[in-house]
Amino acid sequence: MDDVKGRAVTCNSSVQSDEEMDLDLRRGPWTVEEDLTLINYVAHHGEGRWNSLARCAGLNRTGKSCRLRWLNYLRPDVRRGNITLEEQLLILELHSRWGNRYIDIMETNFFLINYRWSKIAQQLPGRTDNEIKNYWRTRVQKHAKQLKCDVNSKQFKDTMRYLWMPRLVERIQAAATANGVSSSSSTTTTAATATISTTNTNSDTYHYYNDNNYNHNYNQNQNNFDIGSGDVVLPHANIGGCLGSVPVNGSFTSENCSTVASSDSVGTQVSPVSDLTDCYNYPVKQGNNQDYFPANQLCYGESLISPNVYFNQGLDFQATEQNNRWMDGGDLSDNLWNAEDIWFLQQQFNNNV
DNA sequence: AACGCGCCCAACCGCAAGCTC
DNA sequence: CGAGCTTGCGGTTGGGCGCGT
Repeated sequence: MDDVKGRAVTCNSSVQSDEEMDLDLRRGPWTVEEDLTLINYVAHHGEGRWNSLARCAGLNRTGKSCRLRWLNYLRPDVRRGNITLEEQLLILELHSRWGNRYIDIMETNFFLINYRWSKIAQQLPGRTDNEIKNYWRTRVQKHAKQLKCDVNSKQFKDTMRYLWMPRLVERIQAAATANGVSSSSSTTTTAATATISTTNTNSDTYHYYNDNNYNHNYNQNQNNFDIGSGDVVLPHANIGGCLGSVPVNGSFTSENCSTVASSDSVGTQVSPVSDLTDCYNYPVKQGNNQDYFPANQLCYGESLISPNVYFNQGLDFQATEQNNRWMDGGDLSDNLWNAEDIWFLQQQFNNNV
């Protein structure tokens, strides 16, 4: 169908003009027949050249529509079903690494935010960028809305990183323990290492570990932490008054936090640069190669402690029912919080407003 | 049973980059 | 070098569905 240079060649079935084609083009949900047509055509002719493919296959669809249908739904390796806990954790981690691109325009406060859904999706076999994007917008942004804070705010990112993600790790570990671990699917946790083997069908193993050979990289010129991706800048973290006191490979615990979280102290201290980023150890960036990091080697230290550290320090939290729907409703994967968590976080956010 | 509401997700749209001639 | 086309990406939309009243 294509010429030597790869440019589309009009096939016999395409004698209509573009205008005529546009009038006939179907939109909306795909039918089974259309799916079969597309599958058969790709099986025989391969992917690519979607516009000519659509014409030659007799599909009254745009090339874009065919491409999207194939990539997001019909591809044999597309994984279906709910996002697993491991995948959620990976999404949160990769989003914090790649998700936002802040571009400072000189002498202005303008910046662009460019999400990297496709890049994130590449690290989750069988998942599409559309799925990742939908997950983020429906689940994660919902939680931000519940907390009455912006999903891009420092508070929410810190909450995600230091509460949500550790809680996911706990649940993954708990699930692995409950299921009975074997040599091929094991979960081990030591003071410095937490290795989690997933049970997904792709046999992908996501490792969360602390490795002294990996050094955090602090870009002093930019006064920001560069966590490896050439264009990602993390917001400065400050949780529970734990500022600049966390050892690179140490725990983020009540012992090394200067101030234990409390309703009137949390979030009120601000540091120009927080060493909390050290709670995660990242490899040294090598040039601007964004793909340098082994995607399955997510670096967590023992900083992945129980969120209870923040809440069980003798604080007398008031019980609240206002967010019970959040905790009780939704699927299991959303049920990571309790009423005290929500109350505490909302107090913290309110104090920062 | 009917209605309203919110959530989820497949599909669409616009834009930009890359490729080819 | 520029035009035309293709591809890929991220944001948005709208229909289906479940749940509560």
